[in-house]
Amino acid sequence: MASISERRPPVMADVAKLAGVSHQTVSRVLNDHPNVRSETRTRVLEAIDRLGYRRNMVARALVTRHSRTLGVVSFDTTLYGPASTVYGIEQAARAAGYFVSIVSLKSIDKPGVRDAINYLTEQGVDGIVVVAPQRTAVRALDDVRLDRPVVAVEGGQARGLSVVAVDQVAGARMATEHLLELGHETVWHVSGPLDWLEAEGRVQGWRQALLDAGRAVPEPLTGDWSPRSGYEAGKSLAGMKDVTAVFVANDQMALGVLRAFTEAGVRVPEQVSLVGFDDIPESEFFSPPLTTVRQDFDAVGRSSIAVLLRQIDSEERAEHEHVVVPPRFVRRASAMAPR
Amino acid sequence: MASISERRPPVMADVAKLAGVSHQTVSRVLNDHPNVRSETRTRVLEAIDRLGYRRNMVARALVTRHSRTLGVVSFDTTLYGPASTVYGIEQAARAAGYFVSIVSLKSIDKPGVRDAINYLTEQGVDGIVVVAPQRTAVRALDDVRLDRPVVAVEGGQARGLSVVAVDQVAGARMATEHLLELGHETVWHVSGPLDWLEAEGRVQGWRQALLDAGRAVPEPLTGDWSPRSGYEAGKSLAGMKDVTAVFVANDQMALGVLRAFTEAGVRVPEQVSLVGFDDIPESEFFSPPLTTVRQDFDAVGRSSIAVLLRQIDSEERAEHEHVVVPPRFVRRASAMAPR
DNA sequence: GGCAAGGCTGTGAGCGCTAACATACAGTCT
DNA sequence: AGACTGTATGTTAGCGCTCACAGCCTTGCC
Repeated sequence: MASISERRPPVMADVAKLAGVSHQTVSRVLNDHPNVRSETRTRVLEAIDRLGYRRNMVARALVTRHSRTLGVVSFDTTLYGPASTVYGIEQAARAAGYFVSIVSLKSIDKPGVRDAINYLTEQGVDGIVVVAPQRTAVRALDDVRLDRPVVAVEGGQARGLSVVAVDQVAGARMATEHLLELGHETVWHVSGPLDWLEAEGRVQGWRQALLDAGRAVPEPLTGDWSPRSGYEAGKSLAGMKDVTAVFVANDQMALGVLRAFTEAGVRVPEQVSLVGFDDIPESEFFSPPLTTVRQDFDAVGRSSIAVLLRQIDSEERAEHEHVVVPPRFVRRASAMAPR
Repeated sequence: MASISERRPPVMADVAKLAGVSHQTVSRVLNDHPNVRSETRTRVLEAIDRLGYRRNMVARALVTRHSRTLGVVSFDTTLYGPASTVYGIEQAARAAGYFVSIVSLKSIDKPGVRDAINYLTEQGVDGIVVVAPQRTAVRALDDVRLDRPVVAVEGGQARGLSVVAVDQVAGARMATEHLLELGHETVWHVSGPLDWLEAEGRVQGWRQALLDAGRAVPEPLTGDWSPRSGYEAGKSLAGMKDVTAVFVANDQMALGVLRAFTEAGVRVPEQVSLVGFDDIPESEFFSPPLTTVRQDFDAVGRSSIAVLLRQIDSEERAEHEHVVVPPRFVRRASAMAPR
């Protein structure tokens, strides 16, 4: 009666005994090995079902040396961008039969990134995606020993690593050029925190578009992505008389700017045109609906997993890949020709 | 020279040899066992450092039978609520020395939930948090064999499971009563999808507040949490003459309602007062800033991990706990007394 | 009839770690 | 001095699985 009080979950040997085969045959059934008689197979399957057997993936991982789990290191997954990216990564990974272990850092500093990667490595993940939007995060990767494939998302050129990123420069260009084409003399800019590569890319695209058109380049204002920081920037902007067009580095800040303008009695788009970045679900319902630049986070997630898996599957360190995901301009009602 | 071409990562035995001790002593050092001479300890530590040794947690998990990893099953982590909850869970878990493996479902159906839990179980997680905001998700838990501790977040009463949830009813009450106190005759409601427990709770709180005050209970409109669905509801509402106050079940829909009102020339709050739910970062910068009910997702995350760990640590199935997190009313400018 | 070829199944070893026990040596007590 | 404590170490046996190989049976072919 010992076996009854034993509440230990069944193992392969238990299934084998019940089915009257060896544990190895059970293993073969589980792994879809071809050389198993179909009668044997059903017998084993029945035994598995009867016992409620579940394979111990930990033991399996120990011998196969891979866990079919991918690690993700990210930063503040409360923000729309990171959250969407991580979601895209997770979906793509699962579609490929992988699971995802996530470490979401509060702030991106070297020790944080190092610890996260070390932890994931210890856990035996087969590869790691680092969502590294900040310069610091990229540099942190230099100091970490990377035993296994790593791809950086939004990471910029990092020490010969594979990188998947949205073309921020092109997106900012689109936004700025749209405003210029509408007839604005120049375009002001509210940027994100400058240690973010995305912020930098957008500043760069904005500046280039202005320079290419031979326009004056106003001093950009700097925010921190939050609506509040956009609001502060908007208050400054509202006080200036020659501002007719503003490109804001993300939609949340654009909302803040919008609010500040509304409070100051500046009408958008009649007096000032506004273009954002990201296309968050809310943007379409701002007043006025926000013209913006959409980032395809799904595509970013899919690409990063594709690159990572390619790297995992090729024994020898594969070529480092560089995937650029194009942004898409979304025209709505917050930008129009100046009066 | 074989050892040079051997690119196999070092194992405990390698460290042991280099330090001139047994692998067991290395293990003791790694596990902070007290009975190790400090001289020996430093020798081992040095060897670890020199070899770049990293403990294989998979092997460790195989023998200790726990992985220090927690599973999280969630639904569309792109939404602010789930994203924030998962973030809170992840932070709390890591603070407790646990890591988090996430499965983010596209849609919550029984097979999805079952597979997710089975997968996580196979992976050897020590416990699972299910963010189960939908009725379906809760019922799915009934059909799944649960070998290990599970806590449901936002889950309602589920088959003697531990549950952590924000008090939706109380929150909706606050919102409705505020509107009533301002002098509105009654309050209309735009609800979330009714198979969501949160939506149901908010309907219930709203209705109770109305009933308690002896007011008419208008037929609620139903949305799907998205700004667009709020916009549609808002268009209907804008066409009705006796609407002076609306409680919208989340802030995103409230934005849609706001947009519809603006388009229809209905002024908020002068003609119609609006109260939302969630307090997303954007709400403060809507025009007008949105009066809403704040959910403390951090607290939800912390509580669920606390409950889960308590369950894991107590050998015998512990009492099922029921934690209720109170919401907080946030008064801003979208609600005022009727003219 | 003999023998190779192939399908199906079983046996043994070992992945890298920890738990339990065994051992060695110090110091303490009677 | 001998027995006894306690500390510091080593030895052995698995955890549950897969891999490599060995074995047996069938089948086909000369």
